[in-house]
Amino acid sequence: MREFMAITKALSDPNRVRILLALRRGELCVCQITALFDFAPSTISKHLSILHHARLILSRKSERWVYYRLPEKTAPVAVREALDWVHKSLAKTDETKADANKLKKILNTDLAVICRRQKC
Amino acid sequence: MREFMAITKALSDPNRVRILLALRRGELCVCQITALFDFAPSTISKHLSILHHARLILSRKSERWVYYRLPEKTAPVAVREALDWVHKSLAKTDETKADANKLKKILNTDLAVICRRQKC
DNA sequence: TTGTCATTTCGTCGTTTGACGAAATAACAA
DNA sequence: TTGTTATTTCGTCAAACGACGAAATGACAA
Repeated sequence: MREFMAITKALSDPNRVRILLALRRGELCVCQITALFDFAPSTISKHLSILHHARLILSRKSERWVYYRLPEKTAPVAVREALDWVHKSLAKTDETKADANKLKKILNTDLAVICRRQKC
Repeated sequence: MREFMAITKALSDPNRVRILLALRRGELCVCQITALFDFAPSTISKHLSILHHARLILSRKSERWVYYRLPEKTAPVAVREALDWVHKSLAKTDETKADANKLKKILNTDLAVICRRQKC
């Protein structure tokens, strides 16, 4: 029950759900996720930590950046089903598409440039 | 997105999740649900209204009681999948079994007696 | 080592949430 | 009608949440 509630609480904030949807196409560094939202880096970091604590995302560190991604098939069943449910329910919404478009532009920009742009 | 968030917010409280699990075996009146928890009737009523607003439960009025139940197959896909996910994830936990046992005793008692017992 | 920079942690602040009891409502019983 | 009773609504309060900026951390670059 505790693990399940960690998932539902993580999903109860729309910005965290948007992060999960943004990660569908592949891993992103914190800089890129921050660029996608109009929030302070510390706010994004907190959201990522809540998602991570619920095991809805995994992280790895490389060079000077931290990358987050959706878990593989090794993830607990409850996690995989939660992610499937999120994607199935929201993949086609306008908001998700808008984020995907904005993300495309971000991915076309050099990482270092994106980070410096937001003074993080 | 708004509808989806109504569901995730409804699921983000453990007592509301317990209510959904308790309804698996069939409809229950507010009195019976209140008897299952150690909360004031007004608290349970609020929880039920949140679940109802998210369309996770349906209600009907009969005689002097209001009954709540899980929705049929007519429910939106997002709702059905959310309920499936909840049940699959938690049906076998100790907490759910304990609630089911307590519920069995409640169902063996006359409705009028249960209600008067809690001064609702 | 020292400085730079991406990220996280911490403390604060305003808002939301979940609990309660009291009062309102709505339906049945007398 | 009047009273009773099941449920909901409302106002209040403490705790949790989501935002922020400032400071801490940790890794690379000079």
